[in-house]
Amino acid sequence: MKLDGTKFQIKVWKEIAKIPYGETRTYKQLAEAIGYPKSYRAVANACSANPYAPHIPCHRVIRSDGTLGGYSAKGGIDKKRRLLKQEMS
DNA sequence: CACATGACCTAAC
DNA sequence: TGTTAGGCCATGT
Repeated sequence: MKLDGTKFQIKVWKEIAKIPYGETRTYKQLAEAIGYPKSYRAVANACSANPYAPHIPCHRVIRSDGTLGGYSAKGGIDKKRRLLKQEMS
């Protein structure tokens, strides 16, 4: 599959794609995983810019507090909540 | 190149 | 426990 975006975004998306079903990762963890521990802010941006949702499990990415944060894809934050609840069942 | 934006994070009140 | 303020970073205008 070919991801269309900047180098940074590609890395982020690829890392997100590695998240196993039913699991969640924080934006910070993701940032560290790709080698940009301080770019967690941009990581969140990359997710919002992800045009491959929900093909890319960006809904499994949450804040460090444990809150869901947000979801720009169709369905909004509610959709994100549902998907997670369903995957964790 | 300078400025504005956002699905963030931490500390302080 | 809820809100505010400052710092951080890639992107788009």
